[in-house]
Amino acid sequence: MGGEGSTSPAPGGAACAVCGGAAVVYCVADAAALCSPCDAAVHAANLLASRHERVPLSMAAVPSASGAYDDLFAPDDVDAAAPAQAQGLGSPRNGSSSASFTTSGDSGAEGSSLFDFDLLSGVDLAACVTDGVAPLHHDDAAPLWAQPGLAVAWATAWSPADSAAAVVAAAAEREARVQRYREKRKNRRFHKTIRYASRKAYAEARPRIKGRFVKRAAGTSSSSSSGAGTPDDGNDATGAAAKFWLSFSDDARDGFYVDAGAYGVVPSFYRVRSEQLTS
DNA sequence: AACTCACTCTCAACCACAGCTCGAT
DNA sequence: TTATCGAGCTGTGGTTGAGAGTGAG
Repeated sequence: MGGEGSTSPAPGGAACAVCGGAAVVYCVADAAALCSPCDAAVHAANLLASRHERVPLSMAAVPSASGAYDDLFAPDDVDAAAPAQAQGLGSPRNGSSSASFTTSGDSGAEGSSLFDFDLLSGVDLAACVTDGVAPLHHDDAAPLWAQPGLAVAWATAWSPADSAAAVVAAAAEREARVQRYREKRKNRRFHKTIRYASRKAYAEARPRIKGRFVKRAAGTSSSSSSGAGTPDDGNDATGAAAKFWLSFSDDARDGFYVDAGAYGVVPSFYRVRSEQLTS
């Protein structure tokens, strides 16, 4: 969705995707800029279309110009199914009615989480273009940002100058957050890291039954009383408890059988290593 | 188209205990 | 300030079962 920026509203003069006139709003779901009449016409087609989230064009242009939009909707961030939408299932020109447009869906989920378009629901979009930055007033009521349910930060000490600065600062902060996120994702490591080799060695050498660790035998002849080999476990389980394969490498040739009764003794190479360290 | 069944795949939980951490003395 | 002690916590791997996903009928 606008990942290539082809449909991103250009600051100060985007063309309406329908009539080619001066666009005033940007429909996120349609990935298209629209003029006021076309916006009304397209989004009045049905209930679904009417719920499309739209943002004042100049407001959407701020993050777009900063590159934050490109980060939020970068091609590598969208699902495999998204490219069809990202390429624009069609502007209203393609003959399909607005009913064929889908909401942002999967590809827009991430964007929605980062940019809460719900805050703009019910905005008189036609009145949002007066200053090119943000809507000054909603009819004759208090400033939009001061209305209940909107962010407190917006509601306090609002002024056009402050608003513009706040938008720019927010865009920069967002871009920084996205950058940190992408860096962290790039450095993500999925392979397991062993912090304590000794614990690994002990875990590998520890007797198990059905994959679970079992208490080591108190004595060489009491392995069955420790729960490591109940009569119901069958011969294989008892055998596994009585004798288990001890291997310290992936190569089975390096392994050797150890009597479970003797388990608990530090492997010989460990003793040797320990003696080397202490001497 | 909707539903059921069989099969495959993924992943968290389980277990014992050596070794580490940290506060108390 | 340093050393010692003890309680509590952490991390380790193989197996299993639950749940999700998928394709055929």
